[in-house]
Amino acid sequence: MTTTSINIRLTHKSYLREPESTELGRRIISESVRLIDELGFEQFTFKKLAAEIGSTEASVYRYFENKHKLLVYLVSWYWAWLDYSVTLRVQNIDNPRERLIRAILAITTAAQEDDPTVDYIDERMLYRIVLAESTKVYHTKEVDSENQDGYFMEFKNLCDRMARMTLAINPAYPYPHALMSTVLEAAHQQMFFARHLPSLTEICEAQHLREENTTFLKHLVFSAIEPQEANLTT
Amino acid sequence: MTTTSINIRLTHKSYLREPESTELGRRIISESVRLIDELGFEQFTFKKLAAEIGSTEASVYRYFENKHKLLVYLVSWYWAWLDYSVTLRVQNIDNPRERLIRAILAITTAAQEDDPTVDYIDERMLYRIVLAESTKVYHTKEVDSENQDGYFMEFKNLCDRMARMTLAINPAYPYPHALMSTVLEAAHQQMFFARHLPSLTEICEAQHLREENTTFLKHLVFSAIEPQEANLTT
DNA sequence: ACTTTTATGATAGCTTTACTATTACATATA
DNA sequence: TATATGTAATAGTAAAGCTATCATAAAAGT
Repeated sequence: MTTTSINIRLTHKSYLREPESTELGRRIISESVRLIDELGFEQFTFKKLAAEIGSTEASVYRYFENKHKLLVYLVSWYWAWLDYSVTLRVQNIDNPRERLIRAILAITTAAQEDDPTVDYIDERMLYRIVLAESTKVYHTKEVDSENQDGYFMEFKNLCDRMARMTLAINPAYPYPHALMSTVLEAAHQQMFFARHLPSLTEICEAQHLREENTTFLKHLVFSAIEPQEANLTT
Repeated sequence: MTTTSINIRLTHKSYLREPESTELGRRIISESVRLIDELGFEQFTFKKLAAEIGSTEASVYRYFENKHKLLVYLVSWYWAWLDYSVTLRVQNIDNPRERLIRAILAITTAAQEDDPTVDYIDERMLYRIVLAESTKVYHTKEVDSENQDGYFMEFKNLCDRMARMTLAINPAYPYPHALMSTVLEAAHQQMFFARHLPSLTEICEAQHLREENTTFLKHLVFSAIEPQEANLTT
């Protein structure tokens, strides 16, 4: 049996002990994804998590200092994984417009693929967590010191990769990073709005949810960076 | 002495007792704005607030069920106030492009004006709270029931007002609400990124922060809705 | 003027969350 | 065999997040 073992590596240490390296660590990750998706981050506690995996609160604390750092780990893992997915989908493609189109498609659909990258992480559940909880990782009073510790590198890397793709199309566009941080956040927001606050968007749960989101974002990006030839069917 | 008494009215009841109607209620509002700005929402508690205003925890609980509902109140007040500011700035303007330009300018600069709309709310502090904490009001497990209770009406109203302005320019644009919810969120995100995660944006604290943000957003909006004639100096 | 309602304050208490210190146990190594 | 070393279980503590009760003062109704 040949399984391609892909290892998503994080550049920072939001954990105390590496969770991938032990059985308990992996169960902490997979069960916390399940529990946060089920309860929401506010109702999620290490006590409930420990009960779920048949371990103790103290043991969980050996892997993560607190639940905020666990969320940082999960969200960072997602961005690193998405960055990897984007890289895969654009490799061997030379046309800069085609590259950017594929990258946007990766962002809106990567989490819907059937076979998981690592067996103990359910990417669809993690995607739902990112939709609902990811902005909480940087909306804290500790944002500056956590930024210094490299906690947001994975998101910045992806943003920068996308920004460089836009510059390959139009080197004169003055706001590539601003555009791409906006698009990355909007890709998630619109999905969340479609589900919970539908009057904030035309993207609709009932019909072609992800396709509509992709079309909206592609149009937004391409009309911003190449105003002359933008159209809705690119 | 003639003071124009403007009353920002909320359409929902996130409070138990109306805070504007009593001295203690107004002190709860003004001091919670100060404290949340100082400590961040996570570190903010009703006990600390009560100590600050020389009252008791139990008294604060008579006005708001919990700190989350207080945040809903503050953020809703901000959106209602911004909606009002936008309305003021576009009144008597007939040209649809000029109207949208003024609306975007209102969103990026309204909180910087010197004279406050109501004397017990510091709009600049409240603006900083909205930058850092506003998405927490809807990123909860209770989002659907709170939506039913009308907790997000103020944001939806503003989003819809802006969407109608875009339709006045281009009735064929298919995503007016999606575009405007994206822009409203981006206007705040970019300011937050400029301060805390500067590698995610070209908008820079050092120089013409708000002007750059306005330019970025205007270009984004106008190139999306009128692709042919978009340019960076509109 | 007198009663009743309403608003606030003071005190106490309760449950849960978030986290830590200590000890026990198992395994690996010298 | 002795001794590190990693891992888990027990038992706590402090603070957060509420609630209940009673006293008192001001406001409102009759």
